[in-house]
Amino acid sequence: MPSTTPKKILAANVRRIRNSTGLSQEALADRAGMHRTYISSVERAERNVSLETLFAIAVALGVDPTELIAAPDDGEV
Amino acid sequence: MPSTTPKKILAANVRRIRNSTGLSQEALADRAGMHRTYISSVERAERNVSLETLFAIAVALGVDPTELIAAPDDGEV
DNA sequence: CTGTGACTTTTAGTCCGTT
DNA sequence: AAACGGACTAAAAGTCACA
Repeated sequence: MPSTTPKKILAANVRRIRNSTGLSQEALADRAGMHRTYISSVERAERNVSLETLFAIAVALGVDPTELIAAPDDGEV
Repeated sequence: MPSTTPKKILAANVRRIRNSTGLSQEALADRAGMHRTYISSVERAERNVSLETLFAIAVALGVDPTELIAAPDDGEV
């Protein structure tokens, strides 16, 4: 059982989804109306983002906000 | 049609779930390690809570964090 | 028990860089 | 393209008195 913190869950989800879309951190930041360094920081699990920011990132990634905080599905057959 | 903001979604979900558990704002605040007035403020959609706070409230309510930001299900059967 | 405005402290989020 | 640091500003956390 991993010491899975909210920040780590978000970080992993953002990075995974962003990579799957082929966007760079810069491009994502731009879409979400944020700074490049901030997205970088979020993906390193250093940031405790606000609700509005969470939704903004979700929109920029084209996913539902709930996907960003969904716990990693360990046993997905 | 709804000008459904993240704050409103959270507010509605917290209040609905809290009421369904029979907890008072005070009791919930206590469980979540927060102040009574803070929960009140969240339920009035005045607060743009952080990720950690979101998770803390979810734990206190005994639900998954994703439930707190799930959009209201309009056409539920 | 809950709403509300005012308030101080802490942190989210920006922007300048270098590696 | 991305990690990382410092300094800064905007906003969230957290509390209180009173309705």
